[in-house]
Amino acid sequence: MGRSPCCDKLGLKKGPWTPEEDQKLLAYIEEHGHGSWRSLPEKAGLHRCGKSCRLRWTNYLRPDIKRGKFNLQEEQTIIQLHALLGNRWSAIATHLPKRTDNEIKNYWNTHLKKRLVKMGIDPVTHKPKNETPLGLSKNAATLSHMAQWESARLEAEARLARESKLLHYQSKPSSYHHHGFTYKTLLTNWTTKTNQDQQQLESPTSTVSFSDMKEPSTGVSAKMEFTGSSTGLTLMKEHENDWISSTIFEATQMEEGVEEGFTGLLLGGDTLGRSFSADKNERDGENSGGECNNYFEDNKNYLDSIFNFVDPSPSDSQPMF
DNA sequence: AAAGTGACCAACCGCGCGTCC
DNA sequence: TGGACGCGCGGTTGGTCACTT
Repeated sequence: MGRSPCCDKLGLKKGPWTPEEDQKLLAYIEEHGHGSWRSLPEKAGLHRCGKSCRLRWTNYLRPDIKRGKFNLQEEQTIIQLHALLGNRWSAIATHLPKRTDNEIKNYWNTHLKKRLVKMGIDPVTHKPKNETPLGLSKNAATLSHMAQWESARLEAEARLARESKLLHYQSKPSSYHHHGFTYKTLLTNWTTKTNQDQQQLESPTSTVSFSDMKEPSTGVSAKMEFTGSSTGLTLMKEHENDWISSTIFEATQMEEGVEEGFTGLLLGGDTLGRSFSADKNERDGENSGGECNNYFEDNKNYLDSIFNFVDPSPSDSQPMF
């Protein structure tokens, strides 16, 4: 399948945009909308390819773009989401209103990545570059990384939960679909605690319980519980009155300081205290599913990634156990 | 003052995916 | 069914500016 040339066409301008070109593009889009990007340049009187116009609009001219320095909150969000999502800039950008993926990517590459490197952390894996810090065994180092990853994930999770208006209870039942399974929530219990909240050290903990999980080909129903903390991640499934536990990872040998919020560490110990919890009575009520229904809808990709982590072979649609 | 260097960031490039015909 | 097309994404490039030598 041949790809049609875009900017290679003769006579099409490349490089920096002039104020006149910006004005033409702005005026056209304000009046007609962008419509088809390919046909836009000719209609707008621009000697540019559609792709160049789209880029200029989405990254620079769009009226809902916030420019200028990133604040601490934005930095923290980027770091947390990068730990969670990797280089998925567009996904990260959806959680930073008015910032473009390009801007976030640039900011990461020029500022945040360097900060990680300075701290001796691999900016790609968020893993300490030295495989065996402080003389820990390789296994312990790996577990330490996992704990850091999970800690960052939990922080992001708490934030996402808040942003997803998790507290806005709704009466409709919640369900989540993944690899042919349907998960319905029975109970949710999201709590994230930081050292700042409490004098004594306490691992962040996050638990979600699912019920009415049904495997479509066999019709087998089961309950499932997914528990995460900074020291481990466990998946439990109830099948024919037996609870099957599956430890995704477990960290028993913790490097000192690992339980500190990962992003707090990165931001020089300025971890923002955050906690989220829902009242248990309300959680256990009939409408308990609704509170995380929004969460599921808003964070489907995130949940997909978790379940892919649990069950990394989507193609064969086999039961998890 | 000129050359060298590094930081920053707008813009480009190539690829993958979804849709249309 | 598969080629053409349109679009979005992530990686990379290159121009500009500030600072240093």
